Amino acid sequence: MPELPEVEVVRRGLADHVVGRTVAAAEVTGTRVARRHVPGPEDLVARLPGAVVESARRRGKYLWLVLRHDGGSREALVLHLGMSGQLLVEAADAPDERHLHARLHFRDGDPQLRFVDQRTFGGLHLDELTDDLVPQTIGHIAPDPLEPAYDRAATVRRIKARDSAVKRILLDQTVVSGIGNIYADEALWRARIHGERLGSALTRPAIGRLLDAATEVMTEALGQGGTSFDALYVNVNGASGYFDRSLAAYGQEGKPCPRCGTPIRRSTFMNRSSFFCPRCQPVPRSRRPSG
DNA sequence: CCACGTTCCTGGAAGC
DNA sequence: TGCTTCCAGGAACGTG
Repeated sequence: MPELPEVEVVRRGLADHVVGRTVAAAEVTGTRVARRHVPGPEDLVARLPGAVVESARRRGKYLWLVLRHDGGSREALVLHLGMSGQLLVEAADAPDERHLHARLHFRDGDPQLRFVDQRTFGGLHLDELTDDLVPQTIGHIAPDPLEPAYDRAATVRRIKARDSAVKRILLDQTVVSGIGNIYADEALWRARIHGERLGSALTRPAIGRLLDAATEVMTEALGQGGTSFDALYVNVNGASGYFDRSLAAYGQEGKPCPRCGTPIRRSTFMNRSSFFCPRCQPVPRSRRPSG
């Protein structure tokens, strides 16, 4: 599932293959992929031709292309991969994918850019840019740990202030962005913290170590090209990541904890799977069944 | 503002 | 074999 490292790999692919090119035409099939584009898919398609792609940017799991129009105005084409979205850079004569939802043609010809998404949680929309070149509609998304705007101390304070399970807070993109279920579990394992402990019950240094663990695991994954499980995530050139070989906890139910050998356990939390080492990451007393 | 459950979606896997 | 059910989860949204 695309989390920060996977989305960054895609961003780099866009920077290499799309930035500097001029859109010739756009296609959007179906309405769902552009559901966040309020004026509708026809408007989206009509506004793209002639736009020059100036840069490919990212905050957390959100991607956007900065577009410059004739006359110098700028706007953002915001892209979100959801669970299963892929951006593919391909020749025009490559056969259409089964779940192809949108396509950009460029004035210089091949390759074209395709948005393919099986589970349709992803989408794209046009948006105004604020002064710092961040789209307006993602103003509520917090900086991610790999960007200069990330404020570690402020993030520690926000987590400490919340009476909520710390895994839920890690997954809250308005607190810190880019972390999904996989890297949340990996960060919690590295920091030896159970995800159901309350943010307010952790010490500030422990919260800091947890954030640093998240930063570290995502940086390592990025170095290896991202994580992939079922081939739904493919980078902009179609090559899968392989960080899944390095996961210590996520998806490792029954396998020995790499640190202490205790079998990794799986539990359901927030209607999601959580994987943890019961010895390194003891379940908080308040969450244990009484008696 | 905060906490947190529900909802959207598809198709492979698991269960019967 | 074939049908049904489960499961994966990002993030907007509604409720209290």
